[in-house]
Amino acid sequence: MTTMQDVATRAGVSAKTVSRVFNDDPHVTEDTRERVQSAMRELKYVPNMLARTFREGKSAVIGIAVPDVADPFFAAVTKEIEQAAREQDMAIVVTSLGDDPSLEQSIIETTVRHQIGGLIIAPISADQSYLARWQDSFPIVFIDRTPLKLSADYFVEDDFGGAFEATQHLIAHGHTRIAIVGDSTEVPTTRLRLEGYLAALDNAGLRRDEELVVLGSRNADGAAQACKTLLALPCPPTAIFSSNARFSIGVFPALQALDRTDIALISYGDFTMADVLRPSVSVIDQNPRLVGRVAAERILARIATPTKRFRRKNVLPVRLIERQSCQSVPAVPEDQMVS
Amino acid sequence: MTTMQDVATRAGVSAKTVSRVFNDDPHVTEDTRERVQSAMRELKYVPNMLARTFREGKSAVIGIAVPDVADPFFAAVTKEIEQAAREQDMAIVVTSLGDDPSLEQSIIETTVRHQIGGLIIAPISADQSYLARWQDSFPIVFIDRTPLKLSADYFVEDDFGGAFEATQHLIAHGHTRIAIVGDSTEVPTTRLRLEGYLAALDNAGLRRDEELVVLGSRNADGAAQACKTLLALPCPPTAIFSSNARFSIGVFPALQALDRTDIALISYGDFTMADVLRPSVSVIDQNPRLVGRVAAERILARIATPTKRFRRKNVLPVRLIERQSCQSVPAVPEDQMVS
DNA sequence: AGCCGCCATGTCATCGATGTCAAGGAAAGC
DNA sequence: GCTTTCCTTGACATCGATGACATGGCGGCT
Repeated sequence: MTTMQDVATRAGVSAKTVSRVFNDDPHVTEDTRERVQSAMRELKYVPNMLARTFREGKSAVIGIAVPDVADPFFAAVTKEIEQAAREQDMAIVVTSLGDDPSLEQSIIETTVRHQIGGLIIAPISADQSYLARWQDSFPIVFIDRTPLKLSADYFVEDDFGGAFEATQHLIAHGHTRIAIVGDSTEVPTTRLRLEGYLAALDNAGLRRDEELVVLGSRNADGAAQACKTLLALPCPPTAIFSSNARFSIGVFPALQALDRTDIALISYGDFTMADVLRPSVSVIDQNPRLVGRVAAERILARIATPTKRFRRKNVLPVRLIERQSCQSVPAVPEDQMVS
Repeated sequence: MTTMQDVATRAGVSAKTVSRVFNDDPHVTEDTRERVQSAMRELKYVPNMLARTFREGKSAVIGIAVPDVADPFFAAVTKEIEQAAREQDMAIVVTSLGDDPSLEQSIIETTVRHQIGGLIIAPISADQSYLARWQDSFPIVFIDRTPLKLSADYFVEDDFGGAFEATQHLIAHGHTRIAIVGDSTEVPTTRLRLEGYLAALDNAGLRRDEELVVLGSRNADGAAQACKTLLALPCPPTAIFSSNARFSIGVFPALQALDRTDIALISYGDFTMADVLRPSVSVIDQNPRLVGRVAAERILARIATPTKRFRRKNVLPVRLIERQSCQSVPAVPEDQMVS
């Protein structure tokens, strides 16, 4: 490994002058510049980026922390961020937070150690106050979920609106017993979707039924289990609103295994193959690529102009994609028999 | 940003002692250890990896370059690598190479410039000789595809064997006109799968038909198009072997759209929902998590012990998962009418 | 008691690039 | 000719963690 000092000795100048030549500092005579350049060529000088970034105190890397990089939604977001970052010569380091909220902080700290230049996060815990002390070291942008106990930029989908629309759509098809399956309400995203769901019920004058609200699942398997429990109720739902795509991937197979695809289904979040399943699954489309792009743009803007002010709260629109899974009408109005 | 010096001052010791405590050096009394630890906690000390790696001269970052991070197979591989890397306090930077082979080199060079400690790559081009000059700076491990014009560690699936088995399986179900859909044969992975397919045909005494070999698609849409072309042939196939999961995601919907799910289908590579589609799709399972784990283990081992020798070539077994899509038998033995 | 040696802890230098400041020299202006 | 100013170049410190080596104290051994 040849260093600037080696080149300097060879060219008969100081290391600082080599540095100047390397960084195109105009205050170098043409003569020395050439001497240094040929010395660099002869010694095949390659700068040590480790030393450079160490001195800068910050690396040209953006951290991305999401619940699961293998989740199609977050994978698509990541891809988009990566493309935007590459245009600015920035790399991205990705981390999966998993599904245990208590580990979030230590995982993030492991990432932060690398002196990242910015952080894009979709948190899983109910408290991100631990991030506060880094907010003046590097910008932080939240995606998919709002920051809790912290003030920071965030880009979320219209959770309430999307859930409202989905539920309303099911109601319009004659469903009155509509269940919701989701993860913890500690996550604001889920809470908003629950609220949208409840608001749509209220709006239509339907009774809320706690039995039909099954939250707290951690993954697709949990959601599948929740689904089975729902259908085993004395008075089961005729429609299910799955509050995120990760869970829909468990719910659909569960319905199919029980041979109950007559149950209507809407998923908050599109997923691969949703359109070719039978019945194809209606979804609220979140547009992960848009999320990725705007988040990347924001973090790059924050890095470039740290003092500039931006709108913190950003809500992205969602869109109902109607497919077959919500077209079924309740076979028997069981709820009326009971109520 | 609190440094070791800050912690040292707080605990009334020298920075070196803090370093010792942090690195579990036994030569510290229990008393000072506790004082230092509580100082670290109070000041929320997070080590600066940049400083550490700069001193070590080795970066704590592993680069991962795959055709597409959003592809479920590579996303799963990435997730697994990330977990293994995190245990060693290493971060991963991921890059999508896209589908244009001519861009591969420049994308990799951009990544490499950030001084990485190792590289895991699933290349898209037909020549990785450009990587040779970095081979003594950091270890390189290939996954999914063998290195071309370069000698390096690689972990690939049994492409030939898997394709052979898939094709043979279709033959066993009575199919004689079997098509293959895939990407460029410049990629050795695809070529091997093609060879496995051809070998199975030969083995069964079936005629090779160039019309039924449709390679060169770049993505799912291209594969869907290829599929339509195949079915429009005067003498169309009764079965299709899709040589990778990325393409199967295009092929299945295409068959469904044409209402030709009677065409048998086997996919090299499992994909989300393949088991709940109707008909569910038979696949050759590649086990991305295994690929990720062994690749991560190898690169970490290479980083830890650069001089140790390892087996370069590693072939991972694949497994046929039989589902519904290959159970259909050819309705009419059209090929016999023609041949 | 005196000496040896171990153990806890500290001091200093180091990794490579670069910001700061100063020195020296040449050109320009009076 | 002398001063002013700019321009080129270099010496030194710095970023944070840590290896090499030094120091000082305490216990054990003869």
